[in-house]
Amino acid sequence: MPELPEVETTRLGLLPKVKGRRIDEVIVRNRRLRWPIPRNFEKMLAGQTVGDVHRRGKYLLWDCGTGFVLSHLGMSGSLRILQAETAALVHDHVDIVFDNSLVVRYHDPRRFGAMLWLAGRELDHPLLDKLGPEPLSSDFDGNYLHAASRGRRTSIKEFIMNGHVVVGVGNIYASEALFMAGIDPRRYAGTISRARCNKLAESIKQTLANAIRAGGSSLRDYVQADGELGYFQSEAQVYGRDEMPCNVCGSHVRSIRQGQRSTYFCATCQK
DNA sequence: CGAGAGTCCTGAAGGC
DNA sequence: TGCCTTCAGGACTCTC
Repeated sequence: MPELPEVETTRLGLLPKVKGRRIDEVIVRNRRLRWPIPRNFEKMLAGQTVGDVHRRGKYLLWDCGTGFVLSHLGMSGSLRILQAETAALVHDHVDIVFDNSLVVRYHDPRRFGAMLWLAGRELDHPLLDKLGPEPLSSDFDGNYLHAASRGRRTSIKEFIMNGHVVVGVGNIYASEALFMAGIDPRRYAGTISRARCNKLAESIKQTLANAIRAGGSSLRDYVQADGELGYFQSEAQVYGRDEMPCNVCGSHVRSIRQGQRSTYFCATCQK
């Protein structure tokens, strides 16, 4: 499942291939994603030249001058760079064909992802309006987390996964960051002290930055983004390790459900 | 507004 | 071997 590090790695892989390139053709094979791909999508993109590719949370925003392509990988999506003549396979829903005979191919078996056209220069789309700060920016720190969580009775784990609080913290990294910070995922967000909010904010930054670094070095100039990289799983301290010994204290890692999501934690190390 | 549940979807895994 | 059921998950959307 693509998390923020995979999305950032995808962005870094795409950028040198598409920046400054003209879009010759767009092929849509299935419009039924998270939201339907708009009817005018192909027409709006054809002939556009891609400038920068930005990331906001897990959204990628392709600057095309007169508008932006907004893409999201959902939980099973990938964007790959291929030679234009490469045959499409099942679940290859969109091709963006460039003037250098490369194609950016969007593949998404579960179709939880998105591909939209945002007309104009203003990124004032409702999907982007209410998003919280970027976790790796200076806008996100312990003071922010502390202030934002006062009075909130949701669990700290669900709280940091809420995109209106902070973007890009997915299920894996939420469990890992809480383990690193030594915080029980079931605690009410509003009861976490300022000192522990500082620790948690730093842990979130560190887990995400580590994963981006690992992804970037293992991928180089090739975009592989369907979340099957395994570079993070191999380093996971608690995620997916139900009943296995905690790497720190040896007691069994536990698995629980929070908000219809699985959470992994060590009840000895996390209080 | 906050909290919790529902929703989209396919493929993998488990039960019989 | 094969069919059926369950589950996984991002994040928007609905209900209370």
